[in-house]
Amino acid sequence: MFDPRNPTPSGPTPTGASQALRGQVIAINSQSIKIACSSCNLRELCMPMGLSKDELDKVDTLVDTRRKIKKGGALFHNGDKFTSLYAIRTGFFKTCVATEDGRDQVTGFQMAGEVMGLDGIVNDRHTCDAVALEDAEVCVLPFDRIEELSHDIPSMQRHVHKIMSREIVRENGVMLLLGSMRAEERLAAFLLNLVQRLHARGFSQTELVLRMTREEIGSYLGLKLETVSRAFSKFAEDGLIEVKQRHVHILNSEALRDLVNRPDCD
Amino acid sequence: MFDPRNPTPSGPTPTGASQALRGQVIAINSQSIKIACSSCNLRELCMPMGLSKDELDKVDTLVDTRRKIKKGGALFHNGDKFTSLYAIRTGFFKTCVATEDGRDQVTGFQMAGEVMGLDGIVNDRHTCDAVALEDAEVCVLPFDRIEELSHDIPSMQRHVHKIMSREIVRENGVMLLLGSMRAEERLAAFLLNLVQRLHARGFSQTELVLRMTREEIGSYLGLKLETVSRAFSKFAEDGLIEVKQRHVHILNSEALRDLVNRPDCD
DNA sequence: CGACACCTTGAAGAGGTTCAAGAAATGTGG
DNA sequence: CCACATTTCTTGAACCTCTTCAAGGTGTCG
Repeated sequence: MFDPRNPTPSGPTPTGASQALRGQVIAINSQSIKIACSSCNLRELCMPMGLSKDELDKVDTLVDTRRKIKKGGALFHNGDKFTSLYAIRTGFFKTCVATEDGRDQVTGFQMAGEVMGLDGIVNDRHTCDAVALEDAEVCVLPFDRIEELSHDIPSMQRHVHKIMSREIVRENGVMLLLGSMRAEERLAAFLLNLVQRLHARGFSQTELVLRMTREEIGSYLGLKLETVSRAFSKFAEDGLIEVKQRHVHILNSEALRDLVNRPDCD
Repeated sequence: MFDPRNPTPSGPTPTGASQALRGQVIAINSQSIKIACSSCNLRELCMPMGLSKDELDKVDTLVDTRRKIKKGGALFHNGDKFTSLYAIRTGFFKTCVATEDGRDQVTGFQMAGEVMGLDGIVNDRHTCDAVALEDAEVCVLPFDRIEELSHDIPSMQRHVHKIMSREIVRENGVMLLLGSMRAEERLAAFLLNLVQRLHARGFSQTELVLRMTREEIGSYLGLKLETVSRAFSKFAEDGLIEVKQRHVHILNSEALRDLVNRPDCD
């Protein structure tokens, strides 16, 4: 009933817009060969579009290293010197910030094609931890190289601005969620967001495998793990989803959407 | 006891680092003359530092218009076409996002020297409203001009990146607040943040005048206005602050800090 | 001066947390 | 491959914080 391999490309049926992503999957995953950005299957997510041949060649010099992170390992920690941004090739991350007294807050979950490390630019130090929730690989993008390329390629400059702006807008959305939604609305919004992003990467619109614990979901949503668990059970009871541990099958995404937008009606 | 004019430059005694800001105040406020960025008293907040004479001249071409916004008026709305960033010269703003069903969430309060509009870059449309909480004036920074200048002046490029990164880090902090703090901790953190930013602009470390309603504070902090009011009363009762409507006098900022960092102790 | 917006405070109620126990999955070492 | 330890998840019951509803007070502006 559930496919446990998501979000590897062998997961639920790729659909729609991202058919193009499928072709090269096997070649890329089979080895840790150097893949040029220009031929990377994630380039639509990381890179600006409509580059000339010349510009593509320049962009291909951007990534000179990859880094593999084991499940549970950190890509960077709060306080680490900032040198690079990181584009996720495979795997799944969380980012979290902490108070002095030890409480911490998951600020986001990142998947393939997304960029991490933007927090480090302002003070040359990272202000959050980035932790792999499954074995992962990232492209290391030295930030001074990014700035050089931004200088040479206008669409690259624009692209960098857009990535940062997108993160600001995303965080605005999380603030809205944390500041004004009930527990079940939050979870519904979270599931819809996850499945939408997975769908954009060629996965099912209705099935997903969570890579994080209830506690991590709770931290992200400003709830306790028990509350998250109860909300899952409630959704299942109401026939909106099927849940079995981390495997979620969305049966009625329309109802989930209604929950987010019209909280009063039950 | 309270000085109601804060945060105009005639408010509580300017101190410390920002003595330099005082000199030109009168000349600038007296008229709506064109002031070059290079001689603006807020340049340390908006502009990169260490520019050459040549670069300063270029930067001075960036701002070709100013805009005055009346109290209650909007600088831009959700859905508006994005063209420019805005640097606040005088006044005080809030930014807010809304759900489809009409609930809204204040995502930030902005004061002189801070930049608004970054949300619009990613989709060429603004995704929030920016509303003046008092009569205000902003410098209009056309974004294509910013990108040109970023191309010509490396430290400008870096500066733009830092401003966006700072906003991302700020929002991370708000997520931490919304996701893991109690009502009183949130209000304490809010007050400390406000007073710290005002202090950086030459105002008192202990006195401030709120420009927003309890409801707006509540929206920002994910609380109802009654809860905010009660928390103010509690602080006053405990001798941490004096409150009279929007005038706040901080009596024991150490205790406020402790509240934020060690929530259990009362 | 009167209308309106804003703020305070009380009392009742709801939603989420906390504490606790047990079940289900996962990982480890023999 | 199985037994055992550990982590993760679920569920119940009591509790607590914040919200909701309501009323009255204070300040502001035309």
